[in-house]
Amino acid sequence: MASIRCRFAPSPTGHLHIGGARTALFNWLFARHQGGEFFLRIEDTDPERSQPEFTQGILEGLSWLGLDGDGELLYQSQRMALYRRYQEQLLERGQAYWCSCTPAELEEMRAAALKSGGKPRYNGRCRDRREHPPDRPQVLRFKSISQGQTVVLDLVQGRVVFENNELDDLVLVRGDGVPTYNFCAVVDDHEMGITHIIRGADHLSNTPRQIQIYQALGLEPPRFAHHPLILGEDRSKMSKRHGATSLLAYRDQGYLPEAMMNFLVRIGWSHGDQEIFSRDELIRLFELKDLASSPGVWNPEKLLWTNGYYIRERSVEELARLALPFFLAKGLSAEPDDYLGRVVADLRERAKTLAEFAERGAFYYADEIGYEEKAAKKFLTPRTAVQLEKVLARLSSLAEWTPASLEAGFQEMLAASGDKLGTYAQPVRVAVTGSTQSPGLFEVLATLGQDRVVARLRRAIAFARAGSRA
RNA sequence: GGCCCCAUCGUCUAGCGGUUAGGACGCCGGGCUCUCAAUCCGGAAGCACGGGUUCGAUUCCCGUUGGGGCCA
Repeated sequence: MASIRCRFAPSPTGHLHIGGARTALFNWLFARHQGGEFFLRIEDTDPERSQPEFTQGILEGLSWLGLDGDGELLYQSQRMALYRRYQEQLLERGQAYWCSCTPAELEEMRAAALKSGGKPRYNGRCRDRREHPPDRPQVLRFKSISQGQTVVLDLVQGRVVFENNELDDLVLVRGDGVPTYNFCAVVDDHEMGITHIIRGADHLSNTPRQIQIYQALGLEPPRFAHHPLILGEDRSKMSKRHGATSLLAYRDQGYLPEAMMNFLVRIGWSHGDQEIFSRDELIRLFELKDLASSPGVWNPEKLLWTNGYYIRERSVEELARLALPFFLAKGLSAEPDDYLGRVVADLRERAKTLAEFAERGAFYYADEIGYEEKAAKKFLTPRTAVQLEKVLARLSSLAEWTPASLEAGFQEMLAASGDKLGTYAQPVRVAVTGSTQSPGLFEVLATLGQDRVVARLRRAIAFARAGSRA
């Protein structure tokens, strides 16, 4: 059996969105699993809507996910001569014809068809026309088969039957000479030797037309697999209305590529009860037969959970490197040093995105922390000022500054007074972080270092006392 | 509107004629605990409806309803 070849063919008319990324992922996984090849093709035949920066963004997104392509990147805009050759071939075989009907005439046709209870479709008027008005632009139409049925044997959807009389003579080449999607795709997929076309179910209705074009050219159509779409929370097709749909927007929000890959693949694909898959595991396990046939809804909470899982899987060093830009973006003066490493270690099992490291960790870098209003009101009071004094006294003289020695210092202090840790922990936490929620107190103190802690305790004590006068 | 696809907890899904309908996210309760997490334990939550086929349907077939896609 010949080697499997598949492709991802985005058009650079917008960012790479998560649905497209998932299509690319399925193709890539299928190719890698089968030991086949995966190609990229940029469908940029529409010069008005295609923009090079979108191509860049798409490639950036694919490479962020780690979906490496084989062979060279193809641009449809550079293959016009090829389409013209096939166009001639269809013309010679009598499978296509020029049509000079005007938009007004087409509209009339539709209206008439509708009025007589028929379908609003092209009526084939130019099929046998010899003389074309010379001043009119002409489009090339496909002479579609009107009898019988076209059957798609889909690897996901099963056997799907289309009545040929439902299909009218579609335009292959527009008036300006630009070939249309269905035509280019067929030519390219054949020229590229594509064996399997894995794409969204939104293309299923195009498939019978494409199959007819293959047949008209005397070509064997490839195998098709139409996977279900991703829906927004309102169960309609994902669009900008549903929040971030751009893959790179998720990267920029601090999602990890391995989390994104794991999450994307689990919409519409499963392997028993398993939820977590490494990249290698996916390559080993991915099969088209395990694709679902029903659409899936985008579930941001599960993505967040998945990301948190993979954050906990990463080393502190990697996380520090990945999170640094997010600290800088918040204007925090983080640097790639040991301090950042300790900060990240403190936050690792709490942060669900890289951005959260900077959000939850801002207090590590603040020159002067702000106190949350409720927290200060409850824990920075004249009463707790007394406790903070005791802590300050104990910690000021602490010789060793590690989580363990800090805890020992506290325990000593508690043993002397008979108090419980709980009575000190929150006031101290608010004093040094500004919040009632933070990583473990001893870790926070150890990371901040003695100088910062002493300074913050002093300031908090002053603040707490001032509160009594207010 | 026409054609096509789809239908198991709120969501992602397992199931491929006989199961106490399983897992995951989220939610609720509890353990751990200096807070928040992480983690562990427990809980609520589902086969859209109606006909068939069958000894037996979540599972197979048909229809209805609902959702989605494509075309216009």
